[in-house]
Amino acid sequence: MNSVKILQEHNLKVTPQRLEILNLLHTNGHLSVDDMYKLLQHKFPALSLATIYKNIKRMSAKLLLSEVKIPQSKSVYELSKQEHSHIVCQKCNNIMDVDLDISNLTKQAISLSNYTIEESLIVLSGICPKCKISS
Amino acid sequence: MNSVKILQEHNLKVTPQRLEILNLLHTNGHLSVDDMYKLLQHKFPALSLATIYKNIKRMSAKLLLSEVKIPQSKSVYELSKQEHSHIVCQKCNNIMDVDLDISNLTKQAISLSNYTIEESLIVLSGICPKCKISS
DNA sequence: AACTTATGGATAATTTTTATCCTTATCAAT
DNA sequence: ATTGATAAGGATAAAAATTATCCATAAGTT
Repeated sequence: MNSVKILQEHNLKVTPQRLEILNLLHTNGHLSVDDMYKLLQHKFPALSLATIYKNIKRMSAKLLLSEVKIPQSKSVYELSKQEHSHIVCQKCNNIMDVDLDISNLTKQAISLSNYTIEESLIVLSGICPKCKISS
Repeated sequence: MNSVKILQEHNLKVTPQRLEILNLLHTNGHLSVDDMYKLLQHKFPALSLATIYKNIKRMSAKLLLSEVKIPQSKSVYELSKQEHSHIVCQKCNNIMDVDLDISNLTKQAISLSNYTIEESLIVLSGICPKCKISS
């Protein structure tokens, strides 16, 4: 993943902190504010929490990151990509991306509500395969 | 709606504040913490914000209320009922309940992820009929 | 009516998020 | 490479959101 290019394309200055946030998200998928703060402190011992917040805001505004609200839990952030859904494990809290065909769902919604539908937040919760075994 | 009975059935003491919270949710559908606070102050000028929080927590723990996390916005609370989905208007922020058949969606999710699926948070966003006209 | 317990209000304390200030890193233009 | 404009990072304060504590009292039971 070329984080430098991504930042430049969104008219954001390329800083070590930003690069590391992007890399962490790339390898970890979904991170909360606290997750990021803890993971970044290794590389940046003087890191300020405000830097995390500022960058999340800035990068979200540029549509580079997206917030995913998780039921009964803190929000996580991910690199923006094509619209997709999420599945959360209720035991280990692992979050997985999944491409669901929601065309039928939006069709239902439109006919029932007469709204136009532009976006969707779909977070399913359950038990992941690993946790199913170890229980 | 018999709010007294609902509280009793959940082993919660029947207080005027709780009754009013339930009644407000019954008539308004979805309310944020701030909404509740403002609306309740009419009837209870001395109302403490802590009372709102305590009751939301307590009633949620008893599964009487449910939190609905809304993208780019504050959470709202509703009276618990059968699982259902929500549609939010991006202009007027109106929130509407809608019963979508998600059996196909969960089927897809299960086969793609091997998770078991227990719950779903589905919030669609778009423009409501009224706002479509007035624009 | 008396007793037990949980609730509401007031308030402090925590936690989360945003704003401010200042130095310095980034980047475009020499 | 050097300079200069601008925005970013760190430190910190401030604001906002949420939770905890204390005490008087309302609610429900006997």
